[in-house]
Amino acid sequence: MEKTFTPSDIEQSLYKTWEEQGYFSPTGEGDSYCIAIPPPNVTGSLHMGHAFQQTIMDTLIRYQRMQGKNTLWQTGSDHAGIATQMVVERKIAAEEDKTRHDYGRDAFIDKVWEWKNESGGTISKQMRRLGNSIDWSRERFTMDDGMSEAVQEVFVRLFEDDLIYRGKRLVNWDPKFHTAISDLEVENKDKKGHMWHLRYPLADGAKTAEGHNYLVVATTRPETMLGDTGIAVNPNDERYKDLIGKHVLLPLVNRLIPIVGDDHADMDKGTGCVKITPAHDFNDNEVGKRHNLPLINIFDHDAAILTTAEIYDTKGESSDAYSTELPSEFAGLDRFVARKAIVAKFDELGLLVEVKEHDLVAPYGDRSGVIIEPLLTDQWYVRVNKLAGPAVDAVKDGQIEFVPKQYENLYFSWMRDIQDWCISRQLWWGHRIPAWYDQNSKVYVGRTEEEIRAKYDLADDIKLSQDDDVLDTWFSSALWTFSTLGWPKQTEDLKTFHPTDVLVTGFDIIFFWVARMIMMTMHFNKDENGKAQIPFKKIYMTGLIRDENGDKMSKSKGNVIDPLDMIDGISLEDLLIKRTGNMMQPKLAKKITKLTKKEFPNGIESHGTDALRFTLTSVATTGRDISWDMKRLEGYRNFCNKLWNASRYVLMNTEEQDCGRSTAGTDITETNLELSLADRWILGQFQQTVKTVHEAFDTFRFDLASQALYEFTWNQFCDWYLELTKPVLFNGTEAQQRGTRNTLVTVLEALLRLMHPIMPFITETIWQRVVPLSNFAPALNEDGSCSIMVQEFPQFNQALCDTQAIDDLEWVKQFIVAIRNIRGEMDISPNKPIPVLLKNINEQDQRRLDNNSQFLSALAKIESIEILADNDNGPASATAVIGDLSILIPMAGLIDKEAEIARLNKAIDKLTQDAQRTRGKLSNEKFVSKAPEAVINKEKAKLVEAESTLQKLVEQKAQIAIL
RNA sequence: GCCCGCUUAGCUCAGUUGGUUAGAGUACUUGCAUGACAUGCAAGGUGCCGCUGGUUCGAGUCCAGCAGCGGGCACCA
Repeated sequence: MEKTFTPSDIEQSLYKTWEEQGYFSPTGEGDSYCIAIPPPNVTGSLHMGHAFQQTIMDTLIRYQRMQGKNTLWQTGSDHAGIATQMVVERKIAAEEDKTRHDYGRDAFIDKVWEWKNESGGTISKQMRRLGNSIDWSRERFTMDDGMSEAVQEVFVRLFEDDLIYRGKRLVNWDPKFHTAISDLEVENKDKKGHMWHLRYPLADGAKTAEGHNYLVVATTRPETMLGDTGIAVNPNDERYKDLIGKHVLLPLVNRLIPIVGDDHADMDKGTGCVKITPAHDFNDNEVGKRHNLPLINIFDHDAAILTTAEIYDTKGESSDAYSTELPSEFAGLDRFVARKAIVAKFDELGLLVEVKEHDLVAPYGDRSGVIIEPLLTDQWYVRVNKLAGPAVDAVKDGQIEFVPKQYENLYFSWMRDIQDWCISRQLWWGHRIPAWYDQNSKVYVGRTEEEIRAKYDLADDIKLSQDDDVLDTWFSSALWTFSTLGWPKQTEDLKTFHPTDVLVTGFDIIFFWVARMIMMTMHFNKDENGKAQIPFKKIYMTGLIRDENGDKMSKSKGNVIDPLDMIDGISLEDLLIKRTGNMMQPKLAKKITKLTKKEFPNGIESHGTDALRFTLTSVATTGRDISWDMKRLEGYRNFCNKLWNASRYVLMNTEEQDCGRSTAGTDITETNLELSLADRWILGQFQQTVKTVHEAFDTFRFDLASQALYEFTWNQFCDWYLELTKPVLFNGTEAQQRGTRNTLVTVLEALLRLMHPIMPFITETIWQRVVPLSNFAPALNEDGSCSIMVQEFPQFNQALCDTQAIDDLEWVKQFIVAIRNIRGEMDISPNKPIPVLLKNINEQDQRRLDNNSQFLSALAKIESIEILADNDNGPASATAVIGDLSILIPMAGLIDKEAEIARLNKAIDKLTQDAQRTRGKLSNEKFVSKAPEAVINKEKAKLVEAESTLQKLVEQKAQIAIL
C-alpha cells in the first residue's frame, strides 16, 4: 500500500466492477426497501445539493442492502419543459440561426430528443462518480413511453372524475415564454415603482360629496385602464357612497363604466377609488365577478396592446357589452411603452393628478425573469382541493412522517388554502394534452382519437384536432413513485416496491413536488382493501447547502460548486472558465472572477469521493441551512488518509503472519490465542460504535453516525488501540501476538463494513486485503470473488462488551495521560524515559498495574516503576492523582520547582472551585430533599473524590515549597 | 400582518427525557522525524450558551417577552 491514500487510483474501476457484477440490482430476496430519487432536471448538472441528497440516499440504500433487504434505488430524470425547450431553442438559434417555428413542431421535438440523447447523460455520469449504487437498468425519463402512458391515463381518469376542467380564467402569463405558469412558479419581488393618480370624469352630471365632477383613481398600472370596466368604492365611504350605481366616462376610450360598492376598496388606501380591470388583475377579477362586470382583454401574448379589445362576460363567453375599439395610437405598444404613452396622454388631457414614488411587489416568472402578466386564456386545471383532503390526513395520522417533524407545519399551511393547479403549458416539449376539439370547439378527452370517435360515436367526416398544449412538467413528476414501477399496469415491481420507503429531498420543493405526489399517488393507487396507498412512508428533508458566506449557491452569483471538482480538484483557471464561461449575463463575470479568486486562490485540491461523502453526511444535521466549509472537507480527507494508514499498519503486522484465523470447524481456543486487555477493550468499544451507528442511521442522524465512526476510528482505534498493540506485537508471546493480530483484523474488517455505506470506495479497497486474514466468512460470487457492499452489516453484540476491560483500560489511559501531561507541561522530551513512583496504591490499582506494566511503560515511556511504602513521601516530585493513587515523577534535574508549583496551583484552584460548588449544592436543604437520590449520590461521590485529590495535591505542593 | 426556524469557542457546527467541570472539527500556542500516518504525534488555552424575566433543588435544554438573522404565506389601487 502507498503511504498516502490516492482516491483517483481506485474509485472508477471499483464502480465499474460493482456495476458489472450487478450488485446494484434488487436481489429479489428479503423485505423490500425502495427509494425513488427526486428526478434531476435533464438540462442540469449535479450541484452540491444533489450530491448531498444522493449521498444520503446511497448511504441508506447501502445500509439496507447490507441489512439483507431487497433494495431498489429508482433513478431517472425529468424532461423540464420550459428549461429544455429553451436550451434547444438557444442552440438552434446559435448554430443555425433558426427558431423553433422554422422547424415546426414535430421536427423541433425530434431535435429536442436528439439533444437529450447527446447531453442528457451528464448527470448519470456524475452520479456514478459519487458512487451511487443505482440499478441503472431501470433508469426512467418522464417522457419515456411508459411514463407518457401513465400521464395520459391519469389525465383521462381525472377528467372523468371531474377533477380536471378547462376554463377561461386569469392565469400567470409569461410574456417571454408565451405560456401560462402555476402560482408556484411566480416569485414576488419588492420593487420601486410609481403610483399614478388619474382623473376619471363622472357621467350624467354626477358630483362627489365634495362637489367634484370627477373621481381620482390611484394605480400602479395605468396602461390597464384601457380594460377598465368599473370603479369600486367602499360602500361605507362617505365621500363616494352616494355615487354607487352612477357611472364614469373612461377617458381615451369613452367607455361608460359603473361605480360599484365593494369591500375590496379600502378607504385608507390611495384615493379610496379603485379602477377595476377584471381581465388584467386577480383582485379586480374577483370584484368583477361579484358585480357582473365584463372582462376586456387588451393585451396580446407578448403583453402588447391589441388593435381591438376582446370582450367577455363573467362566464367567459364573448360579449358585445362594449365596443371593441381601442385607441389606435397605442396599438402594438409593449405594456411598459404603453404605460408611458398613456400617462403622457392623461397629462396632455389634464387628467393626470399626480405621480408618487411607490414601493410595490411585482410578480416575476422564476425562469424567464420577466414580470408576469395576468392574462385571460383557456387553460386546464386540476381541482386540487378534492385531492388535498386525503393527502393531509395521511400526514396527520402518521402514515407519512416528515423528518424533521417541523416541516409538517409548512405542508399543512400550504395544503390548507390550496388553489386549483393550472396544468396546461403553451410549449411544444412535454406531454401533449389528450383532448381533442371538433369544429365547434367542443372538447373530447380520451387516450386516442380513435377511442374518442368510438366512445362518442363521431362520424368520420367530423374533423378532430388535438389540443396544442402540453402538461406542466410537475404533472408527470407527481406520478414518479408509481409510474416508474410500471403503473398503470399492476406490475410485480409495483407490488414489491410501492409504497416506497423514504423520500429524500430539499424542503424547497415540498409544494411543487412532495404535496402533489402524495395527492396523485393516493388517488390512483389503492391496496387490496381499497385503501389509498401513499407514495412513501418517510420524507427526509435535507438542509440547503450554501456557500462559505451563507449565500445560496446559484449560477448567476457564480458561487456554485461542482461536486466533481471537490472529488477530482480543479485549477483556478479552469474554475474561472467554468463559472464565467457561457454566462447569460456577461457583465457579472468580473465580480464572479474576483470572488472566485478570493475564495479559491489556488483552485481546489482533490479530495476523493469518500471524503466528500463523509463530509456531506457529517453536515446532515436537523438544521435548515448548511454553510459549506472547505476546512471540513479537508479534515475528512485527512480522516480517509488516517484510515488508510491505520490499515497499512494492520496489514503490515498481519499479512503473512499467524492471525489465529479459525479454519472451518475449529474454534479459537484460549490455548492458541490470548487476548490482551486492549484487545478486549477495543472489541467492546467497537460494539458501542456499532450500536450508535445503527441508531443514527435509523433516525436519519447521519451526522451522528459519521461522528461516531470518526471518533472510534481516530480517537480510540488509532490513538490508543494501535499504540497498545505495539508492545504486544514486538514483545509478546506467540499466543499474545496471535490474539492481538486476530483482534486487529477482526475490528478493522468489521469497522470497514460499518463505514461502507458512507465511504464505499476506500472501505472496499482495504476490505479486500483484510477479509482473507479475518474470521469473517464473506458471501462469495461463483468465481470466488466478493464485495464488501453485499456483506452483512455489523450487528451489536452485548456479549463482546467487557465492562471490566473497559474500566481497566480507562485507568491505563488515565495513567498514561497523567504522565504525558507532566511531560508536556514540564517540557520533558517525549524520548526521555523517566522513573515513576507510586503512592497509596490499592489492590485494584495494583492488579491493574501488574497486568499492564508493558502498556504503561511503552506508551508513557517509563524507565522504572517503584512503589513507595506507606510512610514514605518519596523525593521531591511532580504529581498527578488518579483516584487514591498518587503518581510521582522525581524532579531531580528534570523539573523546575516554580513550574511545578504553578502547575499544582492551577489544578488546586480548579478542584477547590469544583469542591466549593458541590459542597454548596449538598448543603442546600432543598437540593438534598428534592433531587433524586442518584443525583445526590453522584454529587457526594464527586465531593469525596475532589477533596481527596485536593488534599494530596496540597500536601505535595507543601513538600515542594519547603525545598 | 400571520406562521416557522435559527442565535453555543475566532470559524463551521453537535448538545437526547432538565442533572457532574458545555463538546467535536478547524484555527491557534508549545514540543516532537517515536517503527502506519507531518493529510502525522503529544500537550495546551479558548465560551455573559443572543438579551431580559419566569418555572425548578437545579436551565444551553422548559415557558414568556425582546432583539438580530433567515424562510414561508398573505396584502399592497
